[in-house]
Amino acid sequence: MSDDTTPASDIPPHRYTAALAADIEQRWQDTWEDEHTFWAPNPAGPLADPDAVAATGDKLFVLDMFPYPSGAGLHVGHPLGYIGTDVYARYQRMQGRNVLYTMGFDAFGLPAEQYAVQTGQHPAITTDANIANMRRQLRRLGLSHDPRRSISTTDPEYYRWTQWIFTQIFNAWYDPEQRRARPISELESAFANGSRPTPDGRTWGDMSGAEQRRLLDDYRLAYVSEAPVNWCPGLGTVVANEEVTADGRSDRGNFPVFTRNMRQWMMRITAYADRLLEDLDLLDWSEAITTMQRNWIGRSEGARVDFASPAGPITVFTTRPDTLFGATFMVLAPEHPLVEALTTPDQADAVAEYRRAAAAASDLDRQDTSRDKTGVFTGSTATNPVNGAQVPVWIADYVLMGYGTGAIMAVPCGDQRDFEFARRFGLDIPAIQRPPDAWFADREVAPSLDTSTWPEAFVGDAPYVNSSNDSLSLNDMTSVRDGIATMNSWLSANGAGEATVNYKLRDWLFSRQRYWGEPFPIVYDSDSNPHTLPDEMLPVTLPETDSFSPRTFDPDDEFSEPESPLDRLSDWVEVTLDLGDGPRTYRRDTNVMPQWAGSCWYELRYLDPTNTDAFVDPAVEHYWMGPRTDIRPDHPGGVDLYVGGVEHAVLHLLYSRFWHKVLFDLGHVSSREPYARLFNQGYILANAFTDDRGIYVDATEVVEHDDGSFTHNGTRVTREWGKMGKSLRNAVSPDEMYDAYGADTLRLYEMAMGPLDASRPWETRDVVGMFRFLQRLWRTMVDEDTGELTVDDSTPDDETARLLHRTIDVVGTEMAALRFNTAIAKLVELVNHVTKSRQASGRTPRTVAETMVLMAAPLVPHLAEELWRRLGHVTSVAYCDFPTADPALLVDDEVEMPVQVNGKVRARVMVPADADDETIRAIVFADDGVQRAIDGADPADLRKVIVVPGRMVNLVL
RNA sequence: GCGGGCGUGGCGGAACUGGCAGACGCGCAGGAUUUAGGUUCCUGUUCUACGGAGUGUGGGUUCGAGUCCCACCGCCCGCACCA
Repeated sequence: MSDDTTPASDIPPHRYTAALAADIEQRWQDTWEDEHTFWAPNPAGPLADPDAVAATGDKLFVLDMFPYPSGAGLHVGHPLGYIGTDVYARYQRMQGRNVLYTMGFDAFGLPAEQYAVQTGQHPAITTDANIANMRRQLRRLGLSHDPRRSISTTDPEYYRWTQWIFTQIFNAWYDPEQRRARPISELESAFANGSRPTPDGRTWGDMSGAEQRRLLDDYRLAYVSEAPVNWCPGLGTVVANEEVTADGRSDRGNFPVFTRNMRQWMMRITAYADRLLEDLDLLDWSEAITTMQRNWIGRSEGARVDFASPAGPITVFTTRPDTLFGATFMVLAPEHPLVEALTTPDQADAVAEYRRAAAAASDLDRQDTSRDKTGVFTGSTATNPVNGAQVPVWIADYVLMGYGTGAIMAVPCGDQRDFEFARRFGLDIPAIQRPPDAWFADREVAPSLDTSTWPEAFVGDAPYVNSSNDSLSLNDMTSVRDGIATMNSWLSANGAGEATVNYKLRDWLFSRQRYWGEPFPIVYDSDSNPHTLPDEMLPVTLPETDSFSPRTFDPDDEFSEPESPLDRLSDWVEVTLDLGDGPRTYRRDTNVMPQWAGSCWYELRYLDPTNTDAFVDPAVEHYWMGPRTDIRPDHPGGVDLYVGGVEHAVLHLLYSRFWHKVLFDLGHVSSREPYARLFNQGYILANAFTDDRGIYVDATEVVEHDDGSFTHNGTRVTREWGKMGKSLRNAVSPDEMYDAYGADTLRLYEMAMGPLDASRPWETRDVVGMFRFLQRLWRTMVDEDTGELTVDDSTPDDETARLLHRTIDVVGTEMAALRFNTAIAKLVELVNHVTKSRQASGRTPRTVAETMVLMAAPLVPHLAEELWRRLGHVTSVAYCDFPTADPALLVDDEVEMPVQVNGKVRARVMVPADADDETIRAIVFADDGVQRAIDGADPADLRKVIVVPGRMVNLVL
């Protein structure tokens, strides 16, 4: 690392050094704060300044993903996206736009609590300290945030509204006819006035109050249910499906997760599955993220079919009801509730043993698709509804309880998994489709309906065979689509099933048995009915306590019971309230919300952070986030640019979209989607080094040798590669960079090292390149010895003027497209040119100097402000117009054209920019170099002459 | 297995709709300043048996391919017995 702390007498006193940078940067940061430079005016509400709004152009809402304030502080990888959004926000302000740009903290949740437990400090204290440290580090970076809008999810003034939104969701139901959420009171009225029948047909008035309550509760978008949930003893809490990794462990802490039935809060996100899926088409998001959301929602069309059995109907979900005639057995998941009733005495031992083995096997083992199919016969049969056939019912672990109904009809000729299972256990495989000859040819088998010759199941369009009963025939139909449609209508006509849509997405488990989260705005009456608290009783503040640690268990103790820290606070739990029928005793809900709750709507609070009457003023929301139908007719509204990592592809982005849609349905926001455009930034990676024990050593202490080997304290270490962070001991803190070079250099380096969406390796030794560039830029207008300004009012020479305007043209385009790396490259070229061209006179034309400062301002705002001030301006550079290129200077009078001979460049000629084909040919053939390259051949003898005006000429011999 | 992305100097990376491959930066080499080191500045820097060759490999389309098409190899990401 460069070391500028050495007091060297030969460094000119006014050189742009780290010390000077620190002075400039901190001065301007103070000025911005004192002068409210980055306050963005609102059209209404507490931050209203309508005149200022009217004075600006288009609005623009630029958002970074909500950070968690880590106790470890920032490393240089964290601010990559923040710098990108800051440069963009600053560029757009210089285009005259009213830019909303701020930063808050997602401070509730497990990591904050775990950190508190480790340090023994109350999470409120550590969280505040962490936020303060992060604010300091971010401020030092010079981000142009509106400080008034910074919020933390842990502020009671913030989570008051998180709780309020919960009450909105609780007091709403989803109307499938209108495809939207509606207040639960409207459902109650509909039941009461008979316009909507109750499920069991009784009139509303005939139901007891408790029954009415329970019925309504069944419709709420937030509801309590006794259902299988993911219990994580190691964390002492339940977690959501989205927080469980593919190998059945917790996303946080990597503890085993067990499926258990428990009473928990759920959010009915499944009601929104179709809209969450459809509206992805309206979003300017990467294909990768929308695909992940589509996969997670996992919509598939098919049918539910009932098979009668001794234990009652077994319902299966199938995407291929057309193959029902080929269903020769059934398979249930080992955990299926009907297994016990279906198992005959002589199969009891085998079934019990299989279920025990399946339960013991890890999810990872069960997901290994390469192993052979296993399973056990229950001893019972079920009735295939299309032909009355008695089909054996098996259990096997290739059927998952968590998908569909946990039971399948097996069609061995048409499904590869069922095919393998049937082969393994010697079950019948009747053909119900006649595969095309080509299918057999590809598999080098003679066409036959005898499936014993088939190497695998057939999937696709082909004529049906053996597929008829008295009232239905699919035989001779040739398309699966027709087959499905015909079968579906037969199924519903005969009461055997119906067409349906299945989703992989399931309702969102919303409660956590932890301390550090938003308390539920819910109390229970003496009959254990939940009641939401009225608005005036919010927030329900998190009670003070020293025992904030959750009760955790042996991570493998599946049968432990969750115990929320709030359960212990009986003074808080028991409460006397008047909820409209006189003071009564209630019990508070002792769960807290998951970390995702606070980040589900924070972007809305940024809009109107101090509003005490509403979570956001509707006019303010409409201004910043309303649909931009001027851009496209079906624009969904939302944040104009949202920048963050891919790790939130399903969790945060799905939950947040869901809440936003509920708020939209209930009329609280005008935007259908929270984030119109999403940009995924890459990560900063760094070398990490392990010793021969495999332990990571401090990367800053590792020495590289000429032969490419690395040592740490003299012993050889191995180079690895990974995300920058504490665990790999390869983190570089921004503070180190501020000390060595200053914030502007750090900003510039991070933007210059590659495209924003690419992950790239951090190289501390490369940072100096951008530092030198800023020194050169400084030197083009400040004398290093005297500090005096070295600009004059001369006119730039033609070459400089043209380069200047070409640079303006490209830099503007690149910044607008978030391609800061190429914008920087162009600026470097310009500064290098100016550095050379001014050496003779020692002066830089003022117009050139000012234009360079304006172009650099979004990237290196402190240095730009300083130079702008020294150039004699008294207002901030932040709201100056970004330079525009003079079109006349973008076209040259003469251009150099390469002349290729057979595709290889052999010569170059200068031609007038507007020369036509004939002129160019004449110039080309008159050129000595060309003559030599074509060996004096007669132009008329050439096979071909291709002239692309302004580009190149190709001569084909 | 399915889906998506990516392979360019010693390194990070440029190259718009097919049209001068290697912009810009690091590193390296030489030079200037300096007692010296460091800093800063200047010049050069894809390889080369100096004919040429060259964007993971092999083929194709084209006057012309890093860019388009086909096959393969390698790496990364997501999903994964989803019925």
